Amino acid sequence: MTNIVRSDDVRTQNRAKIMAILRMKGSMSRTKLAQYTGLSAATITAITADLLERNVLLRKEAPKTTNSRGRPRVTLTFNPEFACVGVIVLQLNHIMMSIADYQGSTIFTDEITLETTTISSETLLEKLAGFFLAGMRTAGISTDQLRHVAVGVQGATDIHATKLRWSPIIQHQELQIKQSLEPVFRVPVSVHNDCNMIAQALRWNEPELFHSDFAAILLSQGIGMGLYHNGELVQGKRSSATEFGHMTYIPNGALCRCGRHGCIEAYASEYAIYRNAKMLGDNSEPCSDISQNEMDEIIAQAHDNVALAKSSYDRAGSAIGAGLASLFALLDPFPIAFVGTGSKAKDLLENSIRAAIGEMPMSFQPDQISMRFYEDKNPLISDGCAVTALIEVDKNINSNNGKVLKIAV
Amino acid sequence: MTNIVRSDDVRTQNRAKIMAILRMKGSMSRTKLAQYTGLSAATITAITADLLERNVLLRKEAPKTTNSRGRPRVTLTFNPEFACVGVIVLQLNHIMMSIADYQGSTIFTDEITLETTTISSETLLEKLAGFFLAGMRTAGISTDQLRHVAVGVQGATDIHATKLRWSPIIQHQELQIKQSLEPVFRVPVSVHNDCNMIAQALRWNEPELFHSDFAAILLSQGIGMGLYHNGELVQGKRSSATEFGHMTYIPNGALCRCGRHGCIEAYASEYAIYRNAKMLGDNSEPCSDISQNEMDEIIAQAHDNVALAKSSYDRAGSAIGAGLASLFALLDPFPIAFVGTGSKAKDLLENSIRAAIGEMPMSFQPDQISMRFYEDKNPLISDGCAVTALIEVDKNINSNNGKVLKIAV
DNA sequence: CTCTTTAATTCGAGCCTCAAAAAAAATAGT
DNA sequence: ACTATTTTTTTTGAGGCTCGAATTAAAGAG
Repeated sequence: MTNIVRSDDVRTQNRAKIMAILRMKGSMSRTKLAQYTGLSAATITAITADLLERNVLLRKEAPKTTNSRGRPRVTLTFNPEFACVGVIVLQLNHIMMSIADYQGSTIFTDEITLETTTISSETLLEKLAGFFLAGMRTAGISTDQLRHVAVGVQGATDIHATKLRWSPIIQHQELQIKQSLEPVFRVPVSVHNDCNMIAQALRWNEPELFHSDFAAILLSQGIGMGLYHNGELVQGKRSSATEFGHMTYIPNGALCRCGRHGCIEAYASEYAIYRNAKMLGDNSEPCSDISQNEMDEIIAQAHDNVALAKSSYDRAGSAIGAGLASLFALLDPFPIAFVGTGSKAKDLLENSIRAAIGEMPMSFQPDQISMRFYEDKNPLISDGCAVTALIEVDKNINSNNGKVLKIAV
Repeated sequence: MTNIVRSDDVRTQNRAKIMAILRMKGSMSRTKLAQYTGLSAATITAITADLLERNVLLRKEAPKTTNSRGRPRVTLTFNPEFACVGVIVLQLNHIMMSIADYQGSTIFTDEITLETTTISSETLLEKLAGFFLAGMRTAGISTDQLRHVAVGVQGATDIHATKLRWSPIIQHQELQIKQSLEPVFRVPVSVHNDCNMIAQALRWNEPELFHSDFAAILLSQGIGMGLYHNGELVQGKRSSATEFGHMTYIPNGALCRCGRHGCIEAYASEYAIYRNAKMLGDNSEPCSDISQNEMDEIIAQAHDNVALAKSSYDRAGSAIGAGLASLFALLDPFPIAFVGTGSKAKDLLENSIRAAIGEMPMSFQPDQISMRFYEDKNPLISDGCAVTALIEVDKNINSNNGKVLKIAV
């Protein structure tokens, strides 16, 4: 149940609404804001006047293009200099960082390689912090400007976005990212699953297609999913990630990286496709380091109609399709984005995915389901983190009446 | 995004909160209401005074048990005579109806058998209406008293609770229940999936266990599910039902009633258990009319360690468990209620269900998952419908400022 | 230079909640 | 019997918010 109680809660709600619309659309005049929010012009004036005075918003110089009569509308935007946010993306042996201004433009970006699997938790966190702060220095951004850092990771995070509960990229479990980094950065830090960040980015970039109900499926070493239902991210009660890859495909089937048998991942991930194409057997130990070249070769073979390579992708598609069919039985069909190197095999996968989904009850056409493929996951993860961080800052501005939230050391 | 805009929306919200708490707890004093809602005593007085004047609430004569000092608290309840609601439950060859007062007490109930599969849509709806109105007459309740009728049905309803989209109990598709019955009853009519109503009832009866995240699984001719996640009913975008029974268990496996192969239902429903125990083959046509005696006999055989009967239930349990494992991969584990005649075989099913769930990734104990069994589904469906109808009336009172909503003829 | 049009602001009315004070209704003590 | 105490509920005035109507601002059209 919503918790609107007092009249200043009303103001908070309405301000949040205005800020959310401005985030989505980038910029808008007061009159348009009134239309979009359903609020009266008087209220819009009151709220935006406040935000302008606090330097959160900025009057954008009129584009002067429209030669219509009447007083020209003043467009409002977020003040890019009001704040900036940080992004850290932690992947297997690879770290990316970036900094975005309050309008969402990326102003700096950098990356390094780092042996994540062998390093200790402490060293990893130290390196992470050091790398990010070095980036801040290089970009010439004072830490006072920084308002939030969002960390995107491969693996399961907790529901409170504080830590990495389990991940294939690190040895130990429970990496307390928020706890360790907040004292260093002195701003709030949040930790998110990479697939959820991809979904967030898609929601932002292509709202016409991916908005209220859709899924992003990451096809790489493992199979991940970011799922929106009714406009909200679907999460577990404790863990953040919807572990689509670990839904059961074949009971007691192929060996999965998680130790169980028959997960979708054990048929559709890179290691699954690889071991099938190389005839290593369904119960052979999952390889963790298959080079892109090797995968590209299998794809090439499949295109050349080499039966084994082709059937490996067919199997992968069937596994994904069966999982989707199960999901669609629960939630009705929705559009899907396939992301990551796995979607290089787009043409090899799509038909078998559709065929597997096609075996659905009731009347519904599998080819109506929209599927898009995005080979490059990294920009999406970064964008998703940036948006997430910005939204956190927006929330903060709204609830704390603009006071800058800093973490005490 | 929530849509609180004006200050009278605040009143509406807070009034709804008070009414919801009163619905849950039955009765409560103003002071306690202030504690529960977080509102000030002054506000509680203002809102309840209004509801008392409108006869929605009633001052309950003090129980006088507490011999503490101070002004005695006045307990408030819903006025049972303020309104009443109707319930119609439509099942295979069987219709139930009941009437409840505004406090939720059942004041009349009746049932008849009716050949639902052979009858035409028009006749079915006519009979339904006639049967309900006859009940109203017998109970001596004027139609002016009636404020809502909730219809519970086996099958998929649409998201707007207006019609039965598809059901095994009727021949034709798209039974326009709301449209047909509203002009007759002259009050709002809503249509709900039976499993969702079971979940609603459980949520109401045992909130400690079944509240924010849980599922009710109906084990009978088919396998249905009512699922709550984050305190909200999980529904598709178009259809209402989470078709757990039609998630895939074995790709290309046993023939399901829906025409596909390998659904959970094709292993766990009565017809699936029956055909396996009778060695009819996994692809034999699903029987729609297996008597309870026949099922009881198979259960008895399983208890006597007859291998075929026992393995039929093992298989059913494994299918259900595998489905749950997939669900738990998406949403984290939650408590489950198994409802319907299928749960007579509780002891035969529970172990294999737990074993199948047990094959889960990451660390988590399958025996921590709470499972309850309820043989009798009908009281739950009825209760769920009644609660749903009452909540609808509450909403109406709240939003229309107490004006009685009647359907124009 | 005035008229028209569109955008934005100002102002008073009307709600709503809240804290504090007051009233109400009981028991406890003398 | 009467006063003090305790607890619940109501009353009252202050302050916040949104809204519609009226007003002001800032352009183009003629």
